[in-house]
Amino acid sequence: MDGPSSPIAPSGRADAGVGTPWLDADEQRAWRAYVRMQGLLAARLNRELQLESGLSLADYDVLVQLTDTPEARLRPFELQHELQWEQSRLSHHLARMRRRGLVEREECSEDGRGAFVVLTEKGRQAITAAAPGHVGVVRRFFFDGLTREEVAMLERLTTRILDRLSDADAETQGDVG
Amino acid sequence: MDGPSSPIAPSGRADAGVGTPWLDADEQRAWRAYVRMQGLLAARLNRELQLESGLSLADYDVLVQLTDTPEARLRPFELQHELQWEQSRLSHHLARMRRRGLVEREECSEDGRGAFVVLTEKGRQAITAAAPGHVGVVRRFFFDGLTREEVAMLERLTTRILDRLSDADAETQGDVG
DNA sequence: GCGGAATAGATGATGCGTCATGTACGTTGA
DNA sequence: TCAACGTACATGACGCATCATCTATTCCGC
Repeated sequence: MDGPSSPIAPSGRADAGVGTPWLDADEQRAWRAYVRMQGLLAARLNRELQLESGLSLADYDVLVQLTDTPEARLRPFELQHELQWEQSRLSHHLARMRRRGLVEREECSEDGRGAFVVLTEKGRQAITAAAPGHVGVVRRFFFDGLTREEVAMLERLTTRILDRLSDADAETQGDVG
Repeated sequence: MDGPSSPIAPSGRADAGVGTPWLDADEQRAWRAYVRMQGLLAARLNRELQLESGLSLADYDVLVQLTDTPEARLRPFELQHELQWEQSRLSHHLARMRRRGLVEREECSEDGRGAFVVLTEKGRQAITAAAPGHVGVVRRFFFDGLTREEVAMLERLTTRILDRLSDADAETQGDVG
């Protein structure tokens, strides 16, 4: 739970000649601010959530996905797709959550390899108890500081970056040029 | 290296009555996009940096701070202030970097408790080799997707959130409020 | 049907981040 | 001058994330 790098280039490099892709002064400042913001924000959200409910952000995300599903159960690979997590991260995390009684494992008759992750009553109570506080923290630290135009722009902007990241993944996978 | 939570509220809660601080639909979308973006971006930056140079983002940040200083050495608490890291995280991380030969420890004559963290030649070579590629990745995935206005707005916006986070810290510390 | 590939998921090793706690040194004030 | 307090830093335990690797099953072409 930390974040991308801060000052980006060593020894005050900024706006160097063509060929080297350094950032200019505006970009440097923006990058530093972004990086620091996301690091502190994530740390704060994690800490508050942990203190108030004993859940980590990762737990929270998994539980939300499960409650958003009719039967409160999902195949791990579906969960993986929703959360965009690495497979082994999910596997390890589900194992830990199972140990804590937040979810259960259920065999899958249709596919002998697979399984279902099922929300337990304890899991449901945990997410129900945690959600209002967590949303409140997000609102207090994030949205209360932004105008509606900024929120809209933020969505456009982050979505665009997201597309670039996905495109790069697709290229690496599918061997397109 | 992951990120804040994704869908924020369980079971499609959005725009509920007053009292409960749920997010409305716009905020939900913006939050989801932001969270996913920062998670994937951080993962990507970390992975590329690791592959190309064997450094983590955390290593990179420490090394940049050191190279930005005249004597390439800093007191841990200075580093801590620059990076905004928890003290024990820094301590652990410096220990690991020392084991790998990226930094050295030097006793501090002025303050018997303290020490200096000194950049080694190996550390300098590592950061020098890593920087262009890393900056390139940041540019490719992030800044190339943004207009200058967006960069400017992003800086304003993140700086504002940052202030809110700092204010909250100050309140918790100094018992104001 | 069978052999090879793809898919679903688990696991061990290792580095990282946080919390709680410990230790040593400095500072301050009665 | 010395006790109380604050500061600088280290450490152990533990949960988390990633990488490499492993197993079991299904799919697909022949």
